[in-house]
Amino acid sequence: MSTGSLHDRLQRLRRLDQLESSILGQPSAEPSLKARLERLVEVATHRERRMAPAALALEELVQGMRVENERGEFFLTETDVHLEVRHGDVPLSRFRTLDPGTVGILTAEPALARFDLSQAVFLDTETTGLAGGAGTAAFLVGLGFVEGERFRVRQYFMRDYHEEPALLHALAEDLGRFRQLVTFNGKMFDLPLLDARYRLNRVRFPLAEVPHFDLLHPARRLWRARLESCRLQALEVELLGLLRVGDLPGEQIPQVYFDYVRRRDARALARVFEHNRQDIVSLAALAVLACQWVEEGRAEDPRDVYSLARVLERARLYERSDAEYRRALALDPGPLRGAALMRLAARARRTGEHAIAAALWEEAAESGELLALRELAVHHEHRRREPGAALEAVDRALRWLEGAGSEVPRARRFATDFAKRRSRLIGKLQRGAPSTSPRRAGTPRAPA
DNA sequence: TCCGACAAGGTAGAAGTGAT
DNA sequence: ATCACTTCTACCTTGTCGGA
Repeated sequence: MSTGSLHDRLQRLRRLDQLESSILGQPSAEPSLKARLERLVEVATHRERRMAPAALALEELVQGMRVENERGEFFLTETDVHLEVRHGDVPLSRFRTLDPGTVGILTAEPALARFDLSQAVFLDTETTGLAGGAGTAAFLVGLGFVEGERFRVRQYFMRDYHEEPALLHALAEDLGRFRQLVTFNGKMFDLPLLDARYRLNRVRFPLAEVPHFDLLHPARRLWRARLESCRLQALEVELLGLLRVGDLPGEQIPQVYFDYVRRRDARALARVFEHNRQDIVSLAALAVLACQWVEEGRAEDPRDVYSLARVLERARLYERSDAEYRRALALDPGPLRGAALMRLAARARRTGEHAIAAALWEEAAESGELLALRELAVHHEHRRREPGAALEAVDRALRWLEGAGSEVPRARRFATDFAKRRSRLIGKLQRGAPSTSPRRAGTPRAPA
């Protein structure tokens, strides 16, 4: 045995003495090393068990009840808030005074032309994953709806996989009361998933024919220009001014459920119920807010005003969209200035207001819109019959392209287009001035 | 008469984004 | 991994007009 290993052994014995002092109160007199170690492990394990809180049952943490039906049983919980309580700055009582046509404007879907949020059901599911397909189940389904003067959130929960048939059965009965549905990305996520679960349980999917307002896409149209993200919780922070404390990140939810099924400890699961409840209330508040933006023109940031104008234009509300584009311009929309001018000019051209369109293209060209110079060239050559003015616009574009170089997207294509236009115009000018009067507005083809 | 250019619409592909 | 929907871009279609 070397001096080194003796030294090591002494060190370990000293360390054992220290451990015994801290765990047992004093070093042991027991001569057997093995016995001393076993005693230490026993005491430490016992202490750990005593200090760790016992698993808490679901019923202790979430107010709810066991529900039984012909398919088995599941867990149901309900909470509610008064409609006058503001979520962020939005009172849910506003549901009742919204115009039923507003959702139709937000979505530009004729099927949603009459949509009453106060009669709709708001739905959000928590699932065992993101993958979809037969392997992913919705273990928690939350519904939100107006009942009297309150907004009620009802949550259907399966405590284990065998409770799914009972959950789906009760859920179908409840959903049958509603003629309209609101979700956030439900078209892509919640509905296909629930549809698959009903299919696997050989039950007709209760939401197959229900008019469905998926807020994700209108939200992107309204707010994407200003906000970096249009995830539900980003909208919650930016638009409702709410910040969740102690919220469970979505990606942890499946694991929390798997742990609950295995260990019956509901401590983390209670946070999933709260997460789901907040998602539903926020969804309702954001749906109201989106409608308010359309009805009241609430947008203030010029980027939002521009986005609102686009939503209105998409819904063919041209007078209002023109007014919002002009309001955006007055507020200085920065990089969106050129785009707003181009949109206004395109409208003016379609309504035959060619002088107004030309003035807008001129402004847009000054804001760096290369396409505005192309439109100006067309306008002067074909509408005004002034090839000289057209050539001027083309030369401006070519000079600009030369200066900006490859920074301009599609620079080569533009350069080719302008060069072709230029040689044609020079030919025209060499052959002499045009013979006829300016062209009338063409007869537009009837829409298909 | 033929062809190029345009208006206004349609279609298709690519890339990005949300949901757990 | 999934995919409905978005914007952007390119290209196609139909009809009209004017110049060669």
